[in-house]
Amino acid sequence: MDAEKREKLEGKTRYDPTEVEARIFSEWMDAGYFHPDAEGTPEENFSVAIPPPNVTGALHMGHALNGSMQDALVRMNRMRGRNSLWILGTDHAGIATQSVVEKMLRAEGVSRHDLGREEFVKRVWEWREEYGSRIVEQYKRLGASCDYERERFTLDDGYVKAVYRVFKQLYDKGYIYRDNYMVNWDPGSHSAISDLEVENREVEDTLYSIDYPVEGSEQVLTVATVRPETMLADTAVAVNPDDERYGDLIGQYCVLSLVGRRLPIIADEHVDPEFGTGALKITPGHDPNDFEIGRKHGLEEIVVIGPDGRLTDEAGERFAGLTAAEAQEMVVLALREEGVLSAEEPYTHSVPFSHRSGERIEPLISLQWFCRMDELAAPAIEAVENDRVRIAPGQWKRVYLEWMREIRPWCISRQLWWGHRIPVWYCDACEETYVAEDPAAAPERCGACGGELRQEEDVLDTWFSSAIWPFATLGWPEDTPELRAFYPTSFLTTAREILFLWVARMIMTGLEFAGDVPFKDVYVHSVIQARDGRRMSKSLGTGIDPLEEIDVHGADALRFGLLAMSSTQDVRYSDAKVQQGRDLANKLWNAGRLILLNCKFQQNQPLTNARKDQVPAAVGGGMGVSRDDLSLDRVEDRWILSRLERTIASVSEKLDAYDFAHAVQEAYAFFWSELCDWYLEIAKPRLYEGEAEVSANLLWVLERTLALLHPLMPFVTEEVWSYHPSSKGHLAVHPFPRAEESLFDAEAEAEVERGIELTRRLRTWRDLVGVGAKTELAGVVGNGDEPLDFVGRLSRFDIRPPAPEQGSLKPEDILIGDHSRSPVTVATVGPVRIMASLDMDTGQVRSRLEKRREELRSEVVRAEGKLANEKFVARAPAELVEEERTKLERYRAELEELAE
RNA sequence: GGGCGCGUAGCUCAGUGGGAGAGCGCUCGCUUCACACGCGAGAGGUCGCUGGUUCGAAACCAGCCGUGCCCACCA
Repeated sequence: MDAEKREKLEGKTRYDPTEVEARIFSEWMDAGYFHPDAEGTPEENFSVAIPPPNVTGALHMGHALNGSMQDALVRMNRMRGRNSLWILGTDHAGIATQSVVEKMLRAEGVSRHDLGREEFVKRVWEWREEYGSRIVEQYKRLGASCDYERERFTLDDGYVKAVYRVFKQLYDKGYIYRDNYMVNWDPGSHSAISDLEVENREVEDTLYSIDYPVEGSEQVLTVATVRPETMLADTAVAVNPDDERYGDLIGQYCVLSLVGRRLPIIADEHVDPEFGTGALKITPGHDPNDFEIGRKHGLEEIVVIGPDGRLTDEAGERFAGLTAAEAQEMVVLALREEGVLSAEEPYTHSVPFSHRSGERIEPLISLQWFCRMDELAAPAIEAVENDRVRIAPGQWKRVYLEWMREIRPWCISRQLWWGHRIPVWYCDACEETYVAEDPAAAPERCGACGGELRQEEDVLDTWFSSAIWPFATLGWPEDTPELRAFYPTSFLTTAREILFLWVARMIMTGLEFAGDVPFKDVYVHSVIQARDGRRMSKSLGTGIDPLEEIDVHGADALRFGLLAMSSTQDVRYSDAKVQQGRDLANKLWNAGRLILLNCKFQQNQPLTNARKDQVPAAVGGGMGVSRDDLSLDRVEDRWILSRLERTIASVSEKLDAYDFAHAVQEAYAFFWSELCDWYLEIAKPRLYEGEAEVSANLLWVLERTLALLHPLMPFVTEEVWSYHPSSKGHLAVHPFPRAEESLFDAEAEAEVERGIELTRRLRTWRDLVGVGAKTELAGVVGNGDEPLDFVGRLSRFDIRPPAPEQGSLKPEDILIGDHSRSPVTVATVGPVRIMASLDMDTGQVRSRLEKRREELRSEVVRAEGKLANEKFVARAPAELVEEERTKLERYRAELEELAE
């Protein structure tokens, strides 16, 4: 290590992520590690498509968690030498982006209609140029190793081409069609939205009961409704066919007050006789159920509420022009006057709201484009049933399948300007319709009559383009090298709320257009809730900004924290876990300093080069510590090497199984407790003496630990690695460790663990009798019972066998140190007899001994009870019974020793 | 209405048939030559409740209570 580096390492006792992260990230970028060549096959390669964030978006905790998981896997596989691609891009996010720009324009006092479509779309593009890459920059702060050189956007030329192709093919197959149908109309965004963009909220409304007089009789039919204003569009009243109360009325008519329309009384099993009066007013124009019933019975579809949310002329001049809410008031007033309002009661029920604008959905019949899903769904169901696409955790597989089996047509048109304008042209003269399959080949004049063509005004649902993300980003429909090398992708992590909206549709389009499933594994990650358990949401003010967390604690800390939190599907944000990550980064830095500033390996001994063949060409053949350089003479060395290799095996296994939470916790426990708390403390004297063997071992352990942790905490591990003598290139492309099973050593593990346990007990004893660590106490062991030599040092006990010259004496007779005027054993801890010392508080000693005796007595009682149970002895496994007997003997023996 | 989770230490969470764990917080002691974002020690839990299965249950089964989410066309 050169002097400058040494000085840096010596001087900084605290790891400072802000100083390190930007520098390291640009080193990775400059080296081009994240931009793989399009070579090899999808089976050999590793690829992931990022769930494309909205261009309007800012990085939130969901992105940060999702990104931490994807990056961990991409980095691990890249280090394993696989050609790894993390596909990056952004989504044009139709409604969201259009709203943002419209809001901006409104501040200038301009509406989009003032500008006109073309100019407005131009303004959106300008907005996107200026602000659209913000979230991509934020992914860099997280350390995400995406291919930033291949960044895609759903409105890129190539992408638009893919969208046209898909539309055309689905149209030609007859899956895409245009129809007058009931849609979820969002008065906020003035557009239809799909079922999946609707959320139901509990709302308290008033349930009105209205009497409809039956024609030619004194009888009335009472119906209940929360939306009396829609009665203006009623075209029937329905009762259950089996409802005896109304059997004779079926086929008759009642009269709609206010309008005077005759309404047929029809029978439909949808009507629940138990609810209200058992009679249901049917409004096919403004209620999805009524719409279905209306179509079934061939009822007239009257529309009284327009796309602007106001009553239309159809509603009659009393109501035309009013908003729905105003109309409701007027209608109620009028009904009350007529005396037909027989009841009003508060009523809580769930009501659809737009996920986009937050406004209450107005179900409307309108002319929209739809995509029939049954045919597309069938193979996508099969692919998941037979695990060609695996969905984890398992419960989501069933959720997916159930939804897919019930799938309904998808309304794909949106009344917006920002997005993929539907590639359909109409000829008004001869009513021909044209569909373009390529933006470059848009028709100009009608082929039949030569007339002017008019392009469809609507754009496609944003999710229509997201649905083809994994292959459209790789250049489909062209047969590109990227497509050949990276499709299908390897896996996908996603939030559960877009399982249907996005994941299911990708599987369907992948099978239909790209000839294969889009990914082999889907992992549905946790939802991170706010600290208090509420949802993280901007409107509630419960969001926590990942970038602020990165500013304060560093990206590695946030990544560690999020992964550690993610053990279950719903999890509260835990500052403590992020701090744990920050502390871990600091500890890595400092353990690195201890090892790297003190090891003498290089000076003393030439390195072998056995590892050279594992090092990818990009790194250059590195000289490093190899397996052959390790020293296995000492049991503590065999112990830490064994523990390291087992940790490597277990952590990699967990990462491969997407069990990030347990992977990070296990890596943490190994590094902090076993390596730092024990091994480094045990090894320090040898390290300070400059012993070559321990230096080689430590360099090996450090290298492999850093590499193992790199996918989880890329920055700090890369930084520490840069000081490692074996470091010839970046850790980002260093071989990921594979467990070296020849180093597993169960015996060494057991022996050292016994030593650790004994050390702990001695320390506890010392603490409890009030002797500080500065005072060395004396312990005597019988010949052959000597514990491992670190036990005495780390517990500050002078442990020795009875001196030979005092062979005839009992241990009690040995004089120890200056502190002992009273050479007697005061306690036995394992094999160690602790000698009395004046530093000991005799009262404490006595109470400590009594406490121990108490523990032992209760253990003896427990074990005796168990062994007295004949059924236990007879039916429990023999080794368990034997173990219980051994314990009992041990407890009894110790109790004997401690007897007063 | 249907489905899926969750309920373990003060807090956030591990633990899925054989003596209750981690991190944080708390108490005590340490400026021990990597780290006070540190080191050592400790206190703290009838594992939601009630039954059942078992020699043995935090774990498996049933019911209940509490809590969160998803899906669903009862006005």
